[in-house]
Order: sequence, then structure tokens, then C-alpha cells
Amino acid sequence: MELALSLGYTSKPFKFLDKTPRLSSKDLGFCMGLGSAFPATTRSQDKLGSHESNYQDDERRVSSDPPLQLDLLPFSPVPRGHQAPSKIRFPWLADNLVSEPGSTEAPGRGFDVNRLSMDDADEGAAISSPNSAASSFQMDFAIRGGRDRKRDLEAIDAERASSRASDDEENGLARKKLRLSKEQSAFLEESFKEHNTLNPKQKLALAKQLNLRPRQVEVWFQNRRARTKLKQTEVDCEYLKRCCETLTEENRRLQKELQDLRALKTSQPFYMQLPATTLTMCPSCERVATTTTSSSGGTTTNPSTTTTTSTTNSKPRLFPLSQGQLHPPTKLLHGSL
DNA sequence: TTCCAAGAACCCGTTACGTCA
DNA sequence: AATGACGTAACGGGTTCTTGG
Repeated sequence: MELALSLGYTSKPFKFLDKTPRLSSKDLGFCMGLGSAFPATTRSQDKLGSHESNYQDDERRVSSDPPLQLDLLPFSPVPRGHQAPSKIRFPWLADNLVSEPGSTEAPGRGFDVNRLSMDDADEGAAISSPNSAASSFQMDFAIRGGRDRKRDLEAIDAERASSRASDDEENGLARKKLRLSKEQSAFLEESFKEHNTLNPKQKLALAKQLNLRPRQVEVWFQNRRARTKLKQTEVDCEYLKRCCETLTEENRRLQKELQDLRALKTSQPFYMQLPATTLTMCPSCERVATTTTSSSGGTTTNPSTTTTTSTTNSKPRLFPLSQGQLHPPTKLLHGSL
């Protein structure tokens, strides 16, 4: 009997969930796993550029009909009725990175809120982290030569220098909270939906496009990840609470069933001497019939004892309860709780 | 090859500020 | 106008991982 519960992001998927659709007779009882469909990424994975593939792998895993699955994709598509910000162009896309000659305005510019004089600091800084040279994005700089990499490293240094300069600039000032405009927030939100982490180049491009400091973009993504995690935890808690209620109810039902069986055994002392009784199921209607095997070898199905245990919410119990055997796992479909 | 220090990126908890009822 | 609740930008400290010596 395997029980796996996870709150939040599971870095390691439950192995047994991979094979639960083929529950054998040994997999008795409840096989309950709650794995988030959120990509189980790690920083090292991100840095190795395998973020995307891991995400897809995990999606395949959790979509293979696990016994108990809550599909909690944090990046669900925009719900109907909600309009996604239109024509949002991500700055790290190749077509956005190529600035038009003579153009003094980057795409997406024009936000007049929290406008900071960071243009000088960020100018020309198209960089890629040495740790994230293989970006999680399939973009133009995924494959680079040494010269590009060198240029990237130089740009990193420039960016760090400018970052320090801007920090020094503000050291004398008290922390002033600047609220992002709706456009900025929407843009960041869309970016976050694409990828919840940024490499330095993406961060810089976003910052430049939104007229924010790279540090602001970085902080926004950190806070956004924290909010997502918090929300996810709340959802998981709620789900587990319902699971607990369901299991409690199931347990109560089973206890009663056991009590009834014991009472039956007491009231019918010769119960155990009766011929073996098995339960069979009609495959079409899933009704359970009691079949008695006579000593002469013939079998009879007693219609009077044909019972169905189906309820409005649960499937019928299809297996006779032998010693040590529990009910087959209750399959809780997605969203059924 | 192993060890270690430095740096980067991230997470987490907290603080401070803006907004709204 | 004052106030408390709430959301969130920003910060500081700690952890993990990578990299170069």
C-alpha cells in the first residue's frame, strides 16, 4: 500500500504513479498520490536548459491517468471571457531583439509610469548568463559561438556595473515603492506565463522594454513565484481536505460493512459451510451478481441475491472481500472532488 | 582529482508603501 | 479625514549551485 501526498511542488514524482493504471492484485488499498502538474524544475535544470523538456515530461506523466490526480497547472490558459493582453511581444524573441535601425523607440515603450532613467544603464546590454547559456527558450541565442559568448560575458559585466551604479544612486534615498502600471503588470504576467524564471538576457530585455530596472523585473518574478506557490499550497490544502473527508466517509462505510458482515456471520453459524460464493459482474450494466458453486460442479446464479452496490456517486464493489484484501483503489477523477 | 572561496541565482520571511472600503 | 485590511514592491539573510584557482 503506497500513499504519497505532496503539498506544493514535487521535485520528485511518485514512481508508483507511473504504473497505477495497471494496478495488480498486490496494489491493494488506496493508491493515492497528489502530484502537481507544475514542472518539477530545479535551478540546475533551468541552467542546463532543460526546463522546457522537463515540463513536458512532467505533463506527460501526470496526464497518464494517475489514480488520484489534481491537475493544478498554474499557467492555465486565459479563461473564456478574459481577454489576454493583446499583441504582447516578448522582448527575448528574435524579432524583438532586432531593433530597427534608426528607431529610437523599442517595442512596448511608452509606459509613463515609474519611468526611470535606466536607459543609459541598460543600453546595449544583451547578455546571457554563463550559467544559462543554453536558455530554456528556444531562441536565437540557444546556439552560440565563442565570440557571441564573449560578447555576452562583457555585456554581463556592463550590466552588473550599471546595476551597481544605479544601486549606489539610490542608496541615499529611502525605499520608495513604485507601483507598476497595468500594462507593465500585464506584460510581466504574460512573460511569467511563458516562463516563470528569467535568464539575465531575458530579464534585461524585459526591463528595457518596460522601462524598469532589471532588479525590478527580478523582484517581480520572485514575488510572482511566491504568490503562485502560496496559491498552489492553498489549492492543495483544500484538495487534501476534501480527500480526507472522502476517505473518512469511505472508512466509515467500510466499517459499517464489516460490522454487517460480522453480524451476518454471527446470525448464520453455518455461513462458512456454504458453498463458495463469488461475485460476478455484468460488464454492460456493472451489476454484481452472487454466484454459488455447488458441490456437483454446476453453478447457479441466484437472482434473488443479485445485488448492486452502486450508489449515485460510487462505483459498485466488484470484488469479493477475501482475507487481507481491500477494496480496489478508488479512482478519483480529475476535478471529481 | 579534490578542495575551497567567490559569485550568482533563488527562496523565504519581513518590511514598507499604495489603495480601497 | 482617519483607519485598518489587503496586495505587492522591495529588502536582507540564508541556501544551493557553478566556476575558477
